[in-house]
Amino acid sequence: MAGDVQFALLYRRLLAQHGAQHWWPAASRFEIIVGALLVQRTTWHNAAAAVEALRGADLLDPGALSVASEWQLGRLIKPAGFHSRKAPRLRALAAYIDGAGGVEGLDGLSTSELRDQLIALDGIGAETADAILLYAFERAVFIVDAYALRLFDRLSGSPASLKPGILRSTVVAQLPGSRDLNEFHALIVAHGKTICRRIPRCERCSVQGLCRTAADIDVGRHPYRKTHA
DNA sequence: CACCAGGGTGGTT
DNA sequence: AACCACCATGGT
Repeated sequence: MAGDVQFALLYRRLLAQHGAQHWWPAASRFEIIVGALLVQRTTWHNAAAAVEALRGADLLDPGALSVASEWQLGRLIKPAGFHSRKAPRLRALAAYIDGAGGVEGLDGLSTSELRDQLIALDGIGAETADAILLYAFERAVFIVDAYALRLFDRLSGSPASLKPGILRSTVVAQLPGSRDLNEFHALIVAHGKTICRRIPRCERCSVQGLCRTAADIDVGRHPYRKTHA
């Protein structure tokens, strides 16, 4: 079972260790959605630059964005990378929202309905859909990303139980509020940046008071020690 | 030059 | 439902 990790406790430790992250930095719900697509496989720094470029062109609006040329979009969002793919996907996403009468037009949908509709769009998978649900619609969902899987894997004694489907339900059951889930995911990302992806166990992979610490770390066995000297 | 970033898709088990 | 290989770019 995934009960190996107590998510509510982990959440409190991460909060104490890193402080509130105040996600999602954006001026509107639509901007959050746009950012969620643009940040795929990129740093927030680069995605934010693309969002600002769109703002400068007055395109942070479903209607305007849905009729912008693919060429213009590609040029504007270039800093976010993968622009040849993201441009048409971004426009289709804007068209979907515009067709619903704006972001508010989707508020009436149930979380699972909205999730299905988002995932049906090209370029939006489970992660981006959940990010949109959580940060633009304040729905109580847990985002299973690489950071979460890696962190949980290192905290849990039985990695085999850490499956996406199980986690999505288990974490929400232990931490039901969208407010906390918002902060939890942001903290996991923040913590993820401080740990290392290749060394199975290093001191920074730990969470204060909740995990294996320096005592059972055998850095010498690991072939890579790039991130930590 | 290598590696990474707030993944997605399509095809398999 | 989970896993896999492959894909696509800018930054450091």
